[in-house]
Order: sequence, then C-alpha cells, then structure tokens
Amino acid sequence: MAVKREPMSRRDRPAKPALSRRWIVETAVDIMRREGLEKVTMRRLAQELDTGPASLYVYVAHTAALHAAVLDALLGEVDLSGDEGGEDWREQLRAVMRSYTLVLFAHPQLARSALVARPSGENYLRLVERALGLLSLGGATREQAAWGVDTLLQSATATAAEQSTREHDPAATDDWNATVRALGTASATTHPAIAAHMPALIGGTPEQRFRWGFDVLVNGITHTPAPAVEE
Amino acid sequence: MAVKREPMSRRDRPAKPALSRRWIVETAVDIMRREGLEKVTMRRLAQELDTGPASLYVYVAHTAALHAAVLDALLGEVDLSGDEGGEDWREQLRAVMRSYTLVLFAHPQLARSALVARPSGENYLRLVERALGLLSLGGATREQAAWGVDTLLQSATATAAEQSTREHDPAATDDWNATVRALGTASATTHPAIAAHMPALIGGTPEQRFRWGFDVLVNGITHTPAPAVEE
DNA sequence: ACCTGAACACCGTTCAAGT
DNA sequence: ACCTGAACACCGTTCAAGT
Repeated sequence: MAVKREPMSRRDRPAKPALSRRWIVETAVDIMRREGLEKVTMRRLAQELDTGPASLYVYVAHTAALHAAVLDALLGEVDLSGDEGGEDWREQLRAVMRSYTLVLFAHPQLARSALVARPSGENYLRLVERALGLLSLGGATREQAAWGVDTLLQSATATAAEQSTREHDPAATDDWNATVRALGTASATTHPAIAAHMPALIGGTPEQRFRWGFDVLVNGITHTPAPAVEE
Repeated sequence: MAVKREPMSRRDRPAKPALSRRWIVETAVDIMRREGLEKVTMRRLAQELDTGPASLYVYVAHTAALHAAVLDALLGEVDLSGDEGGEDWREQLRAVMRSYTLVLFAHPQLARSALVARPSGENYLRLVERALGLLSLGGATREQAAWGVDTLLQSATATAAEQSTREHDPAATDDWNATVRALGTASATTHPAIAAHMPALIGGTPEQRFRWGFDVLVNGITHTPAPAVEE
C-alpha cells in the first residue's frame, strides 16, 4: 500500500527554519567561520537563508548590528575561569585577557568591528563582570576598576585589530611593511630618536609585547588615583 | 576686431591639473573635509578629478592606502611643540598626545582607518620621533620608550575611533545606548560587580578619562621593566 | 608610462505591495 | 506582524585597448 506523503521537496534537507533573530545570527556566525566576516553581508546572508535581504531588517537594524551580534556569539568562547593563572588575581586576570585576545586573533576582522560598535551582549557582560571582580580583588578602587576594565579591553581589542589585519589581509601586510620600511629608513640625522630606538621599535615577540602591555596597564591602573564619579 | 581666442571651455575654470599622487591626495582631503571620509571612494574621487576610477590606480594601490595618505596629511595639524606643557617632559607629552587626540576627534572616521592600516607618512614619523624623545627624557629605557609610544598612540587612536563613531554615526549612537542600557539593567544578582561599579562604568568626563588614561600609561610605561630586544 | 571605457561582481537600504 | 520583489544609489578592482 502506498503511504500517503507530503510532497518530498520540503523534506529532502532539514526543513528551512522560520526566520528568527537567533537563526539569523547562527547562520551569520557560520558564514564567518567558513569565509570570513567580509562575507557576512545582508545580501549574502539572505541568500544563505533563502530569502531576500529586505526580510532581515525585521530582526537586525543594520549591518553593524549584525556584526556586533556575531561578535557577542564569539565571546562565548572566552575562558573566564582564569584557571591557568592559579590563585593570584593578577595571573588570573592575565589568563582571562589572554583568552579574550586569542579569540579575537582567531577571528580577525571581528576585533575591528568591536572598536566601532561597542558590544553589549550577554557574553560581553560576563567578561566585564569577571574583569571587574579580579581588579577589585587586586585592590583597585571602584573608579580604577571601572575605567581600568575599559582600558584593558580596549587595548586588547585594538591590538587584535591591528595584528589580525596584518595576518589575513594582503593589503594590510603592505601597510605594515611600509611602516617598517619608513621607520627603518628614517635617517639618523632627520629622525635621531627613531634611529636610536630602532631594534626595539619593530621588535619583541607577540608574547613579550602582550605580557609587557598587560603589566603596564595593570600597574598603571592600580597605582594611578582616579577622581571620584558622582551618582 | 574680434580677438582670436582659444576655445573658452578650458579656461573658464582653473585648468584641471595633471593627475599626480599629490593632487589626488589633496582632493581626497578636500572631499573628506566637506563630506566625510565615507565619501572618499575611488569612484567619487575620480569623478571630482574628472576622470575614471581606473586612472587612480596608477598612483594609489587601493582604497585603504588612499585613506592612509589622507590620515598622514591630517597629522600635519598635530602640534608637536607641547608648548602648553611648559618645561616638564610629562606635561609636554600630555600636550602632544592631547593634540593628536583632538585632531582625530575632529576627523572621526579617520581614527578607525589608522587602526587598520598603520600610517607611515612623514607626519607620522615626526610624531613618533617627538614622543620617543619625550619618553626618553622621562627616563624610559629604549624598550620602554619604543613600546610605550606604540601603546600611547594606539590608545589615543582607539579612543578616538570609539568616541568619534558615537558622535557622528547615528547607528553607532544606538550601539552606545544599547551598551549603557545593557550595563544599567544588569541586575545586582546576576552581575553584582557591574551593579557595584555602576556610576563609574559609564561616568567621568572625557577630560577626566583622557587625563587618567594618559597617566595610567605613562606611569605603567616608566615603571614596568621591559625585556631587552636584540639587534 | 599613463590613461581610459567598459565590464564584472558585488554592496546597504527602502518601500509599496502582498499574506 | 511578517515577508517580499524590485528598485535606487552606490561600491572596488581589473583589463584590453588606446595614446
């Protein structure tokens, strides 16, 4: 007996889920993992979702908001435990910041969008919460901790945005080479200080730079008095 | 008697100068001042120069390089004297960094492009030269000065990139509002540290933040030992 | 060497019209 | 309320062909 069945076409592949913000963002993350953030466009995403670009605007205000949502999803990968750091608040904070930096390094173009559109998703809040707690443990005042978290995250984000571009964008590599060349050929007579600082200006391993940059900020944050902010 | 004359059309307005990198960049700066960096596109620029976009590629490798050239031109406006600062190296450096920050704040979208494509023009070199000199005066080692300049410029640039977006881009204002709202509504039970740091997290005048941020970095840079970089 | 027209392969966003 | 087709107004970059 033939079984009565629905027309097959709809069942050949997993049914196309109804449009929803959640599903849109998941698909966007997918495209980013496979092809990079520059392919996460409204048009391309719509195509992947089997609809027209106009449909997305019901759930996403504009492209920047889409990228911000992708970023927050990625921040879910940050290890907030600070486990490697042991008991010391400073080492734990270092581990958290290292994890944050690594996530951004692994997804290059995202760091850039974080500088432009400050994230505000759940994973971002968790990260801020954790960093505030660790700085407080280290004896930072309320203002020092609050502004310090800002500075730490901004610095890590900016570093990732700079470095990442260099690694993945051929054009940006040119720019970096141009900078190195420009610094290198600055003559000792016209730019004596540059010449005198030369090996250091372009040297240092990424790990050395990360460690020093982190220590600079934490030392500065905990030792520089901040004015009180009123309610 | 009728005077014999050339066809007028060519003389009605200042003769169209021959294409040259110099003239291209000047025109680009012009468009940016009038309409913002987002209008400085290859196509728009070519139109302004009365030619086709393809012609520009003889002088400019790609759009990012064009924006980098515009940025370097703008950096000519930075006051390197540090005059307001008096005799103290620290106050002079603060004045220089303040001037740099103000230039970027005045030309918002440029800061963003500086983070992506590191500048390497003459004006950028002068700025680095000056900052290195002042940090050395303050007793920084070669490594501290070299890496410190990087950090100072990066921090100022990132701050401008963040703030500037908020001021000029309506969408970015939304994002900032979203962040403030997200931080503000983080409940005391799920995010106690955020709640505890609340007025400070989003508070402080730009001037307070600038001063504190600068002091954090300078204190950190001069007090944090850096490993030696070999030749 | 320098310049160009034309083409290729894309974008974001809006809006009137449909369900 | 949600979804869509179609349009508007743009992009960057390449390349064969010209001067």
